[in-house]
Amino acid sequence: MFDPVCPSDLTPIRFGDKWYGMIVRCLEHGPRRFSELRVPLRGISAKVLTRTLRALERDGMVVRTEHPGPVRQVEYELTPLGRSLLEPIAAACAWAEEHWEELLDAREAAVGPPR
Amino acid sequence: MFDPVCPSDLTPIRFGDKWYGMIVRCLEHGPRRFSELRVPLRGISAKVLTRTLRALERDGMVVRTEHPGPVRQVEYELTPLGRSLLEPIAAACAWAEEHWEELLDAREAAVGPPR
DNA sequence: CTAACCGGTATCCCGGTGGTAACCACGTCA
DNA sequence: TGACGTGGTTACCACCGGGATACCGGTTAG
Repeated sequence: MFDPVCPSDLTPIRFGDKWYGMIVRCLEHGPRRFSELRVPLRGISAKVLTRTLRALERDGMVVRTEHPGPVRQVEYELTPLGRSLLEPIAAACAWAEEHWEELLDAREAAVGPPR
Repeated sequence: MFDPVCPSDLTPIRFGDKWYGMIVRCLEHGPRRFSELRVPLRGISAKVLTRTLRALERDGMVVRTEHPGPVRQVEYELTPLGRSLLEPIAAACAWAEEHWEELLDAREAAVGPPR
């Protein structure tokens, strides 16, 4: 259990870095361009976005398509594998929607009172 | 979307640090003692385990009970809130069991070939 | 000509995460 | 009188994730 060489080590519950899962969500409804991704992902830097997209590509989650033409246009799209990630992500989002207030309450209660 | 002050920022898909979710899983089947947790969590250091348990406590996921008696005994147990985390964690684990080989294949294919 | 947009890359720097090791109080056992 | 187990704490350190900033080649708009 939780052996370093065990798949379960991949799961509870971090997929990739801070933005990995968010980018997958942003691609849920079809391909997006580089600069289109920067809008919903407020505050992400170009460097980190590039790095994370490369990681998603390497992991087979996303395909990168450079459309030929006078003006540069690059699109990122989910693969079936990437699309399959939407399911656990949705579960995590559902949890957060339902419970994050409890969590914040607990945190708030934890800082104030004595101990 | 993905506003820093938005709950969705909490979710896709990182809960806490590297061990946060794993510890929750370890507590799934009832309370566990400090040293009992170190067994399944191969390689976790006492420092990190302590720190993560404190975080879980602060977040209302876990309660810490120090049982009085001659020999020191401390137990950690999931709260209902902590127990609710099992659901998205299970979804993530199910995903990993089903797809991690695809992911590893993609990674392997990504390192070798030209680019 | 100049400015702006696209899709990045390069560099610096800071803080957090996580590992190692030493140490600790307390109690038990040989 | 030690050695050992339990449940930690502390100091030190390396790595890396991520933010800020500057820059880049190519293209297009004013």
